[in-house]
Amino acid sequence: MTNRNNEIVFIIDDDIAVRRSLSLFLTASGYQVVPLASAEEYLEHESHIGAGCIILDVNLEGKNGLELQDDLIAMNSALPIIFITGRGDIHMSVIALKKGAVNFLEKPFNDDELLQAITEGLELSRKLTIENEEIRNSQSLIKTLTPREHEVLSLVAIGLLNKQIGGELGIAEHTVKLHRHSICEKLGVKSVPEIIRIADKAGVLSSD
Amino acid sequence: MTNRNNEIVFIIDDDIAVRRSLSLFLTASGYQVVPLASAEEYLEHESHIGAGCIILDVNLEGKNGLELQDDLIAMNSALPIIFITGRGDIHMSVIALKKGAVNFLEKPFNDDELLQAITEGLELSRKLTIENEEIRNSQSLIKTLTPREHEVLSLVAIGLLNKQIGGELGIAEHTVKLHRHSICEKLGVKSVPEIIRIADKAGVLSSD
DNA sequence: AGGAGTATAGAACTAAAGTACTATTTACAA
DNA sequence: TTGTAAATAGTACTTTAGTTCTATACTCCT
Repeated sequence: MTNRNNEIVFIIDDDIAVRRSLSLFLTASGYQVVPLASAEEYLEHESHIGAGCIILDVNLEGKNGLELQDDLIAMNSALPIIFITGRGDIHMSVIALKKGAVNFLEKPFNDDELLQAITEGLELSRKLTIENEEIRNSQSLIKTLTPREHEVLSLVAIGLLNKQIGGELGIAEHTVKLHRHSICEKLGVKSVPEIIRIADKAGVLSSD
Repeated sequence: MTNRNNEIVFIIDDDIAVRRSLSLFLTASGYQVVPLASAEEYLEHESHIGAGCIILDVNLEGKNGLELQDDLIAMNSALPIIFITGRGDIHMSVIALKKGAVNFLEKPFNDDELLQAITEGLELSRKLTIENEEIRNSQSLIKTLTPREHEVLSLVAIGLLNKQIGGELGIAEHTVKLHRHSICEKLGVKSVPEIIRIADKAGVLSSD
């Protein structure tokens, strides 16, 4: 129910009869639907901003559904996939699910099963969208820091005192304070806990 | 390869022939194996400390594999499940995978498939074991705090100054300092970032 | 009744963090 | 060449955090 306006349910199936019936049914159920005939068509489609999900036929001509799934994963897509298939097997469903698909439905499937899967997919999508945005926001803030500020931030984040940071970097404690001041200004925060959370969200301490 | 010593592969199947052949094969492959004939036997088994995984037949007499999976989830088990089955279907595999199963193999399955699944299951188990332990450690530290200290911690964690915390709780700034001192002692830390990480790991700010 | 633990607080102090001002050096771009 | 951004640093100051000492009040348990 949260902001259904921007949410789109893509239907990717090369069978026009399936596209038509699903579009009708889902539109009637209150969803905004975009029917497409192939993986290629989806990839050419302007990328969707916001939450949504994809109802994806496994056995597509051209690039098949599982291949499209790989592409979407590589693109860090936030659109969960609900697979539908006429001739699938357990092995296929396991692969799809392990890669994060929300469901794997055999045709003909029950209306309720589909609606349930869509609900789940959209909920997941909202969560992913929000999380991704938070991470991106933190990362873009961190990117505004100079290399030196970034170094200072890393040492602040592990709990060193200004004096220790200065020793570590071979600069005066006073200079560390100046860097910290810039960091707080650029990140738009005033307290250490806020710094820590932005740094952790952006992955400042993890390898990077 | 990391600490294979404590790692156990449980085999739960009511067919003694399957238990025997899998035990032989996996023992020969270097794994420590515990074969069991039913879900009930597993639940009676003393709970395993450390990493491991479970090879679980879906169609068990008594409590079946999927039901055992539900039990293990409810118990917050760190042992990933590899399902094996003679007569399974896609719907079943989807349910199992959505609940976190590592794989869903149809008999007869390939040796390599099984070994691959076990490797994956054990890796996941190691990760879960470590994560769970870290969370439990943080939570047990937090539990040693008095209610008042817990309140102060919450406000420290969101970045309030001692003066503001005092105002919020209706106590003197000095008293806040005393509580902070106790908090740092009990948590065994000396810096705010360390406090934050323990609090966040234990979920101090999230609903709790 | 006495002791332990918790919560409170004042006074006085040290240490750390943050701010304000000035100032130099380097590097890179207009 | 001039200007800007980055990095550096000193001095001086305020604010915040942390420590030490003493002290009161309440609760719970022995």
